[in-house]
Amino acid sequence: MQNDVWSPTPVLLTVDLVILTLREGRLHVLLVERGEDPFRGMLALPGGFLDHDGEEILDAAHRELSEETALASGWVHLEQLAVYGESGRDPRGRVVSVAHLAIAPGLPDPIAGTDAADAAWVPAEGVLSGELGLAFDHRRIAADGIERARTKLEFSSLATAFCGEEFTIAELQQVYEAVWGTELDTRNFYRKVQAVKGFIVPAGTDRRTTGGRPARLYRAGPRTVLFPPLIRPALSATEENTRGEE
Amino acid sequence: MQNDVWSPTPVLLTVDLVILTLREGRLHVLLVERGEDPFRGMLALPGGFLDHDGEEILDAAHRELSEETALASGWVHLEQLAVYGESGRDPRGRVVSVAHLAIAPGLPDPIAGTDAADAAWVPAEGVLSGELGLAFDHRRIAADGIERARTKLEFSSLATAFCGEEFTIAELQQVYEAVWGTELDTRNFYRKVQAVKGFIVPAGTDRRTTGGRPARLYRAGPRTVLFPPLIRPALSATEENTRGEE
DNA sequence: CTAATAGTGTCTTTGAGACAATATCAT
DNA sequence: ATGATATTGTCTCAAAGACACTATTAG
Repeated sequence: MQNDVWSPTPVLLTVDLVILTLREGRLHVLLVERGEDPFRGMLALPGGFLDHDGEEILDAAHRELSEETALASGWVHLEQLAVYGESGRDPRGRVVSVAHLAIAPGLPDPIAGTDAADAAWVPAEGVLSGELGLAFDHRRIAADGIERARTKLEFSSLATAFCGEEFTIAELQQVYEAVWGTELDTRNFYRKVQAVKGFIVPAGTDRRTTGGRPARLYRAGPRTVLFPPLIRPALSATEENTRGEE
Repeated sequence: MQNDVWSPTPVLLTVDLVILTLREGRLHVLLVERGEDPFRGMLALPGGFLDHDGEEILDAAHRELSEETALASGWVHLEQLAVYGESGRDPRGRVVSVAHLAIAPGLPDPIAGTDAADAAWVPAEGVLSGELGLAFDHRRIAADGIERARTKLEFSSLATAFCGEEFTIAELQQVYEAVWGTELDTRNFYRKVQAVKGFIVPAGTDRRTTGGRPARLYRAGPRTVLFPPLIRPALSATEENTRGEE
């Protein structure tokens, strides 16, 4: 392909972030209000072009993440999600976006990034339902990111990324319930979570009181792959074809 | 980010393909011998730059696929795998590759593509073990593609993409065994596969004889998501942390 | 004591894995 | 019948889901 007179078409690369966290027991996505054209004033995922020449994609994602959340990157889970490159997705021309998924524990209120007039945590359901208009194809990207998080909760220890360093089992359950949008039986959840070796390990015993018996604290264990997995209930039974991106 | 004098860095986009098929009961990957520099003469995944201006990424993947396999694209499963963009991965400069995973039923011997001096099916284990040197970071891409296929076999109906339109349960089992690299109990496999509603549906009854009782034929059913899933045995028990890309 | 939250136990059903037996073809 | 392959059963154990109970704190 790369022979003679013909030469390949360059494209512009952006990095977009689906940053998820839990606030008041509900799943939230970080959105920014665009301060520039196109889509000025509209809500969008945080992101931007690759910076200086030769910036690595993952570095750019980390940079955008800290610009927007002002958080120690080391504490945030960050992974590549997918590429969105359909021509027409960006009015400026051929702009290809490498979307990333970031998971963070209850974050402070966001700070306005360089690019964004304003930034805010928005409930995930509002994004999924489409009642909020998002710039570009960002609604689809957000939906893909949320779906990825839902699936990874089942088989990986991703849920602990939503928690602080130490957490109770009840808090962990809240993560599952919020991300999956279901209710889980507390008793069964206790049993299952503890049955997965290496998922969570005890960390100290008691903690700040909440009026009842103090909970035990745990922290993320060495295992990143859960076995047995924690299957989400919805699709087990009634649900027909859900899940699956492709 | 995209303000004032500063302007974003363009990159070159390529599409690379991990094309998998079954040959003689073993998993194979399609590799080409590069006819151009860099890495001239070395083995690599089929792929190339985006073609004419504004070619869609997915279209480019389809194009490369049919150039290399000469197969009706409609019959081949094709999905995006991941993006590989580390600077230094391509000596020509900043070249970002969107890797794709393709699954096809037993394919005819490959034809040489435009770009490739030669093309051949290579056993997957040879690629994974590293005994074959691959150009660029293609060994890692191939490994990621194979791992993706292994995982998707568990929860999706992807396995049927390795088979022809009609297939026997024994053939389907061969797919699982080859891709997972394990042996499965025929009796249990029968039971489990048939228990998944909508996975496979009966198609005709008998078939070409093989010396014993003729097998029933099936074709892919409407379900793309398997429930219950077909968990691969290895990681259930002894295996420690395997699986999981991130 | 009561209220409140944390954690354990039991029972039933479903699916996984090991393994035996039967069915249907060609010869 | 024999050899070969396909298909159906059976039995045991692990894990899911429903649900009742005990434990430990604050007041």
